Amino acid sequence: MTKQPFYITTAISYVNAPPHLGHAYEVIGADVMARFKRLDGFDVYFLTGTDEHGQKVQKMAETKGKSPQQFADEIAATFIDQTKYLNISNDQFIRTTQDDHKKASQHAWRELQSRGDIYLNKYAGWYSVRDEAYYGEDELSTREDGKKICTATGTEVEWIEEESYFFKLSAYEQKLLDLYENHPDFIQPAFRRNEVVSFVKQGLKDLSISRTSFNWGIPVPGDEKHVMYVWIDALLNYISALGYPEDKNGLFKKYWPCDVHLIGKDIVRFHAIYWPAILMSLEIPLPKRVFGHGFLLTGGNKMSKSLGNVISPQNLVEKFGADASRYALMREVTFGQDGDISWPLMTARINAELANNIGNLVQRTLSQINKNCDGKVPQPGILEDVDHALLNHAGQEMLIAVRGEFEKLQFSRALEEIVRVANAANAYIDEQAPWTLKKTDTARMQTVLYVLAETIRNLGLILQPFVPVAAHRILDQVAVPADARDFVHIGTQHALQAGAELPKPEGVFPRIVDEEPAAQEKTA
RNA sequence: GGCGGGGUAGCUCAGUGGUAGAGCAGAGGAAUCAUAAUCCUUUGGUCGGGGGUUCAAAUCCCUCCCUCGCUACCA
Repeated sequence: MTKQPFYITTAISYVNAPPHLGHAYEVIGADVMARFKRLDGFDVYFLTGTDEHGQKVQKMAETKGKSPQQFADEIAATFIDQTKYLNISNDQFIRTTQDDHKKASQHAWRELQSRGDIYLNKYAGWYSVRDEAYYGEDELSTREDGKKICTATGTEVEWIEEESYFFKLSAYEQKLLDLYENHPDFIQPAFRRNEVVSFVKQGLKDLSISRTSFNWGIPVPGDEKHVMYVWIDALLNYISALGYPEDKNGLFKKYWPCDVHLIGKDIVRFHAIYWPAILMSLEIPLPKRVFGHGFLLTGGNKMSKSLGNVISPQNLVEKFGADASRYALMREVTFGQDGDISWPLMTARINAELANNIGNLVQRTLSQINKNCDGKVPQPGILEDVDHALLNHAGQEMLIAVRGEFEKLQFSRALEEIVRVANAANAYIDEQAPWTLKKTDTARMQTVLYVLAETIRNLGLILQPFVPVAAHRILDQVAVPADARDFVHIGTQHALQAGAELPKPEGVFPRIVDEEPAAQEKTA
């Protein structure tokens, strides 16, 4: 039986600055999803990468006295590095300065042109030289001296007309509305969909898709004083990475259309309007889903350098390690909504759930097996109702519940289901009190410890997407072979064999102990 | 301004007509296998304000207040 393909992407990160926690959050979310799907029997392709063209990068490079490519190389390296220390399982890391991507983009451009969807015209508007940006009338005000200024930045604006190629976005208005109508799940969460629909209903203007005021970009084929607007170039990464247009390796045929574009809420419009319109023009099937996640906040504020409340991905991993960092971010925030993050909140969550609940469950169970069962998987007797109840909960019940949450990308809910099982197991161990049975009924003690070991095996399996390293250590400790670790092995059909040798147990989720409480208050 | 979300226990949130819920935090107790971890019990809310419909409203209607998002060419 061939596996069903599953293609997931993150947004490609803009290389004007190294990764911040928002980048980490997004790529972790995508990684958790990718790992889950792989373990659940899908043939997964997971893409992330960097977006390297555009005026901002050119400008940043100039201020650093570097060539744009050199600058992009340096920043891209920090994003690639991030995939390592966060333990991200991406299948490819695309960079938009790659040759094949440039060629693919130019090919797409010609295709759009051949369908009559690109035309040359002038882009005109109020431009601030200082801000290097156009502003709409509503963003402007008039100064005492009569000059027009941008209200937000206070800089003077002048009327500028610039030659530009346009994409006939307006032609796709109705098709897009039909898309949202016929595929209500195309944009998620649902409230984002409503925003997009109302935006499109206001009417779409054609999109200016080339620039002449700078040159760090992909040259427009046949008119090289223009470079492609960076978003056109950027969006095309999702297909160029798969080998569009030649598709030499067959990736495009196999994995397109994309199952999930995971992106930030700030770029929903590009992915839910421009991107499908471009694909419609190219006559390429549309992605199945665009999911816009929320932002991480601290104390209700955006993280910013000026507020001094920035938590960097490196800081996070240094303090908690990759596993616990991934857990904290996925658990603490409802995916799709903004969420509050802080050192104390994350520490509390990690200690309460990973260390105290799950970690301690594993430790207390395995150390009893180690001491009282000769270090082997104990031999169960006849199972009682309570035993079946726990095993069912930790088996199919949990898998079905967790899978349901993953379908909705509700990672924090999925973890809630998992923690619930560990909770039930802790209640079970207290109620059954194997340490008492040791003196009164060793056969029953063995049964109880067996049921717990089985529960731990299931927990280890289901935790793999979130905390890959620790989950593997848990599975090692209950001697689960490497080829018995995907989700078909969850449940009683693949239960542990009594008598199997177990290694000496070691803690997998250490408690976070703050040596400097003062450091907490700083960000609390 | 327009459109759309929210406002429920200290915190994060669930709950769309029928006696207010969960997790965490707080309090008390039990246990001692375990990472001083665990388990049980429990305090706590006039469900943003006001008005209305109804036998009955967090839940429906009106109104007001507060808050957040979207309202195109930086990405």
